[in-house]
Amino acid sequence: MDVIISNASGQPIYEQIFTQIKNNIISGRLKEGDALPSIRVLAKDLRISVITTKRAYEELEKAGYIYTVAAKGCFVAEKNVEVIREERLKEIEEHLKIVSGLAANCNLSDGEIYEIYNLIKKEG
Amino acid sequence: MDVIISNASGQPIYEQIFTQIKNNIISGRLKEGDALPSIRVLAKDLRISVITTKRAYEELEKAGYIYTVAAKGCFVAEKNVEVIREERLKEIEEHLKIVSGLAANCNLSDGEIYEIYNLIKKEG
DNA sequence: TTACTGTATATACCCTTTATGCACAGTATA
DNA sequence: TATACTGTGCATAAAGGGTATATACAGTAA
Repeated sequence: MDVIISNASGQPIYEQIFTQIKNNIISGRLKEGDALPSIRVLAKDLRISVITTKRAYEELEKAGYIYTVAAKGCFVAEKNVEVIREERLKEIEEHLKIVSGLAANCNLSDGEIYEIYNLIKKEG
Repeated sequence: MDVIISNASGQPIYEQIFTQIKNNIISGRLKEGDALPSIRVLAKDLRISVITTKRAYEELEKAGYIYTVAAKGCFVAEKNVEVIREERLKEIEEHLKIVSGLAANCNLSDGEIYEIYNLIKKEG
């Protein structure tokens, strides 16, 4: 479990930690129940404050990726693929809701929306 | 052309002015070539700084709703329905781009996206 | 007791957003 | 030309949010 901090990236440190650990969990390199490095050890390794690593762990806990036991440590939570998939589905729904509203405002038919979507898929 | 400022709204003053004038233009209450109140007069009416009204007008100009002639005044620009429609199309594209990315990440087929979209339209 | 866990508080810095005053320059009209 | 109106540019200030910090505290385990 290596975390690498880049000062040049412009991304906040706590966010870099968050993303990298999250990816380790999603990819399966970190499995349910695995202990994360303690916030102190990680902070020392990265030469940053304990509070910054704590913040990253807090965000991970909020997002449901890990759970924390005071005075014991932080561990990878049960977070199966389905849950992640559901989250992304929700995101998709949010965006499609907005699209639906805009389309109504523009008098765009469903067919036209599908067309635009297909164009985008081909481009990107 | 009344503009009403609410301090309680939490919305910035310049944005309130921007939105209200924009709506007047879109709805047709203000027509192409119509003169807007001068930034000074408006500022005096609303008891705010000239700079704040100027900012609102700047945003309106950026968005293409008005044009400015130094030392003469600000006027409603030619802004037909097509242009507004194009702007909304761009917004739609942005959202669909994100959806496309998320869908790929989820192994969702186009058909499934269409289904979700239809569901949303029926609900909302 | 020692050495490790996470926690809470108070603080500091920086950047962005919002809002401002004032001096300046162009235009129109009497 | 004098007057009164337009918009402009500059320098600045107050407020809020985001990021990061040190330090003292409290629980667990061997």
